Amino acid sequence: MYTIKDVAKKAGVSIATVSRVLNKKDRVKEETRQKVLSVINELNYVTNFSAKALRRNCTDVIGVIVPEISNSFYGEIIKGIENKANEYDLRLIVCNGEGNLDKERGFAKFLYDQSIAGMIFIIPCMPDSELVEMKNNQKPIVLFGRNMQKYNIPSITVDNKLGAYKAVSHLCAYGYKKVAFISGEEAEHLYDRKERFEGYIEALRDCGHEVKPEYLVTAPAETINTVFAQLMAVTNPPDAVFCAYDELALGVIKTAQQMGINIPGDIGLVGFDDLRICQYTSPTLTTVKQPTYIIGSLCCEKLVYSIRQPQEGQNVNLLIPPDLIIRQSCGC
Amino acid sequence: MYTIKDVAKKAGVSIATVSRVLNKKDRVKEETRQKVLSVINELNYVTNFSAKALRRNCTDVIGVIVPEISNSFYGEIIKGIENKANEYDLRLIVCNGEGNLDKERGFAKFLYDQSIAGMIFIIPCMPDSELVEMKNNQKPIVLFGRNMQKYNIPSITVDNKLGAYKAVSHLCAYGYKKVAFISGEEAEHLYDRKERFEGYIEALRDCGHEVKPEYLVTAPAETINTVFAQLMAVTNPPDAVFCAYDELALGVIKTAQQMGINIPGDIGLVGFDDLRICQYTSPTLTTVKQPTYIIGSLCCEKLVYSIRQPQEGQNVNLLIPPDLIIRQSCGC
DNA sequence: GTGAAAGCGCTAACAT
DNA sequence: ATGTTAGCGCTTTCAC
Repeated sequence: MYTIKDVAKKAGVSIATVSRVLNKKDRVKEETRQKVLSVINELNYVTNFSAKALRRNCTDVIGVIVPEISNSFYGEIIKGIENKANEYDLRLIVCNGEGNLDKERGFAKFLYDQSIAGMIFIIPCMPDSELVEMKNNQKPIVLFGRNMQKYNIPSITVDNKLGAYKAVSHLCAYGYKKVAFISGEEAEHLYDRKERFEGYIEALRDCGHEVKPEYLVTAPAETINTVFAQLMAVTNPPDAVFCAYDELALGVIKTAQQMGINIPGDIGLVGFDDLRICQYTSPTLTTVKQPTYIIGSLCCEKLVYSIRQPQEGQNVNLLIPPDLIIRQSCGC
Repeated sequence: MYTIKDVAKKAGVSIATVSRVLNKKDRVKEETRQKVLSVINELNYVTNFSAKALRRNCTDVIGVIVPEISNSFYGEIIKGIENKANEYDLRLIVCNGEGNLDKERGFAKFLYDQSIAGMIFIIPCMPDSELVEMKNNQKPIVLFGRNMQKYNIPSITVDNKLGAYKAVSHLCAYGYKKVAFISGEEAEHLYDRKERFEGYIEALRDCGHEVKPEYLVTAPAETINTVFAQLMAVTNPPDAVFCAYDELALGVIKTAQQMGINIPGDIGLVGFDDLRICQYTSPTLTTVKQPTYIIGSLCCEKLVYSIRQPQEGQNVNLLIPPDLIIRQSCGC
């Protein structure tokens, strides 16, 4: 393993010069530059990142905290981040926050202590205040799934309200009149859930349907079978269901099958997220797509921008309009 | 951000002593130790990993190269690795090799250059020789999906032959007599494919059925619809299909549905891997399960062992016997 | 049991 | 345009 010292000696220059050609900042005579470059190549020199990091007090590593790494939805986001990061010669550390505040805090602290270049939070559960604190720690951060424009934290969000609106108005346009809404468990940090609910409400209103409280269900994914059964047992049951997450819609498909309820014959169904699995269920699931890979890519792009140009003033939140992917489950 | 210098001064000892209590190797008088510890706690001191790495020429980071990070199969393995790594205070860098030799090489070189503590290769595509070279580079490595016991490289493999044998003999025991085998594209490094094929052959033989060449299909997942149609068009078509990967079985389910072929009524189907999606397809997919999380966990455990005890002589390859998960698609 | 000091490889301020 | 040098925070000999 050679060092700049070796390169310097062999090229007949000082280590400062080698450092200069390596970092491309100060100008070096073209001739010396070529000489140094050829020696670097010959020796197969690679810079020692630890030394560089120690000296600069900053690494070339960025971190990302996701809610669940084994979920392909986040896997695709990570992939988008990683490919973009590699383009910029940055390395990525992936942390599995598991939607757990303490874990998330632990990872964030760890990354921060390790002089990370910046970090990306995918649907963080930290309260706003802590995120602001992170930002004030001088390390750039980027959020996905939380708009903190007023604190000048760059972020990307999907227009959940619009997505839900598209989904529900599509159902209504096709003739469904009694659309239920099933959402996962409530949690302070799940803004997508709230926004999707708003879109649902607005679409119903705009279509001239009333919002019936008995059609509104909030329950964790594990209890979906009992919850769905209850929903279908109310007097005058719904003729369609909009699920705030595909995950829930999967549960509905399973339960409906067990109960002998036909989708879309007896009941229409639309989800949100477009998990890969939606193409393989029976019926295939109509859903609102979040462009995961692109989201990851954009998050990274924004972060790199913040790292390289640490001033404020960029277009802070990027709102992505989602598309409705029409498949079989809505019958339209 | 405090350094050991600050701690030393405040505790009234030398930096060497602080380093000693931090590293727990040399013995320190209990009293001084307590004093130092309390100052560390008070100042909220965290060690600078870059400096440590520079000095020791080795980081506390391990790397893993997977074929596809957005695939939940690998996501679960990564999760297993990460959780175990965190237990040992190691951090994890995930690289998306994409089954591409050049990418894999690039990542391996990068990680190696970065004085990584060790690395894990999940179904690597590198040839044996390069893997041996990696090992000889003094950094411990662990493989999943490749047995290189003879080169003393620790590894974990799933008993693919046994898994395939279980799957096929299950089909035969239920009365299927004409079992086809669909595998993905051939590739030198896909040992699982070959072993699963062997298990298929052996099971057929043991059940007294002959192996018919027209029942053997090798094709990439994208072409599964044409390929499956051809398979069903041979004179005396198969009554069951064993797919070397769930991915292929998913394609079969889709195609069969389009063709109006009923599974398992017209044809039995078994896959291999137990992707999460298998529970949601219709019919649900009978398959051979690979315990992904545990595999990841064990890979990491083995790596840590190699890092801490760099001698040879451990039980080098761990062979995991897989279980057959019986669902609807085989009709048994 | 503890301290002093060298030095890991690099960057950047300063000097020439 | 290039060289000299200090020092980032840590581990690890070598003294005592």
